[in-house]
Amino acid sequence: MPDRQGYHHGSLRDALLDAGLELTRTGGAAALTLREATRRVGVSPNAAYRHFADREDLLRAVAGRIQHDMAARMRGSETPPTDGVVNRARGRLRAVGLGYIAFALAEPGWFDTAFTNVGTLLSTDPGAPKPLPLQMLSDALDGLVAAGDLPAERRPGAEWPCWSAVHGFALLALVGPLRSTPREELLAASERTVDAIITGVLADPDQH
Amino acid sequence: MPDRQGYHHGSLRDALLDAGLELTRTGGAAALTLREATRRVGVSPNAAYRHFADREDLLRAVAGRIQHDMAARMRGSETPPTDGVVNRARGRLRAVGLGYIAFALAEPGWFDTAFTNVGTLLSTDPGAPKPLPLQMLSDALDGLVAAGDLPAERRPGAEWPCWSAVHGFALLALVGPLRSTPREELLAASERTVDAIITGVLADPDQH
DNA sequence: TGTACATCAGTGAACGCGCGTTCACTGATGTAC
DNA sequence: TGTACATCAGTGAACGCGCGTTCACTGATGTAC
Repeated sequence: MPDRQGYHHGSLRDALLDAGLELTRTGGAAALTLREATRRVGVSPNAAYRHFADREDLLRAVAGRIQHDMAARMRGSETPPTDGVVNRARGRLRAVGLGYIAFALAEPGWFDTAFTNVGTLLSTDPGAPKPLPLQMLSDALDGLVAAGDLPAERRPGAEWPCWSAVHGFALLALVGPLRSTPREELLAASERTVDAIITGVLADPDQH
Repeated sequence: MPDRQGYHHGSLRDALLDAGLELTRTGGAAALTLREATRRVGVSPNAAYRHFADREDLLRAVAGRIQHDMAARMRGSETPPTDGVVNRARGRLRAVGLGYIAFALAEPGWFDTAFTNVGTLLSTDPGAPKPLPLQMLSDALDGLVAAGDLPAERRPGAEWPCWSAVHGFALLALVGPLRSTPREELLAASERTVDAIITGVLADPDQH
């Protein structure tokens, strides 16, 4: 903060990103304004235009950092390995789902920023890299195939039921009807949701 | 529109609701402004305050109408009855899920208005009536218990995995990574999601 | 049946809000010679 | 090692935006007698 030597800031881009993280942490994406971010850094509002094309551009950069941090947290909270390849693969998928929800509950503002309007932040071109947490989901599903627990022909598109369930749960819990449910109950409901979708995705659809 | 006889409008409240439905249909909740709604009706901006406490109040009323219409549509698109109580009950639950998603895809603006920030529209007191589509979900789950397909002790809280999955899917499809997926593919993914969550909710968690 | 009057449903003008963004600029930095 | 100059990273002032909401008001309506 005091390391502003002279006229030039030196690392304004990073400083604005940090301010953006602060702002979104409390108030979600809507709280990120160029004026407030530059105010915090101690710089005039239009200085931001040296480093970002416009507000949207800064928002995208902040969202990227959040997704990165989120993935790191999810990796950090993986469950201890269980016995057997299949159980390990399932446990990994479960940990990804629960980690996603846990992050949303712990950091609602960041979750909103990184995932609530993820569409507008996503590149339109199909070859673009996925958000990291989604990449972890894909990897976990690949692990199930490798473990022989999910037939390869049912692998494509398996992301969507999984992501739908955890993403939907996060929203119900944050801004939906579960928003004032006690934490303990919420955790039980999140486990049930994650377990149900995993069971359902693994189940053979042709038998009933 | 021409039935404005003299000074008093006669049915301004209804007219504002209709204008609100028009506006939100195209632009979602954000498109509902008091100024634009009154403009459409041909009345001064503050006339709205005779009938609604503030913008939020009008928004809530519009959301209620949307939920009502949505429930009607969902009822209208129920699948033809199948053989056997169990299959009928499952088919009903499936239809509720697919109906929810179908409405979201067909009317994104209305879906946004009625369900994206449903928390802020929901009454805080726990005895308040649920949104109609959620009520239909609850009824369908009760039907599974009645049919003997879901043990009564697993009935409480079964709404949340189900709603999470369909709500999450709707958002991924509207504003998420699936937003430019071809309709046909989207329908397949939605069926897989709904079937997976139903299978998972019905499955006995104690066996694996 | 007519009239006085309270109530109701609108009008018109104004307020403050804080934002994103653009313009023309100036002080600092670094590089070529 | 010094200097000229291009480039870069900021400044300061201003713009338009459209909104929600409030104020004091007036014209229309309906009811009591």
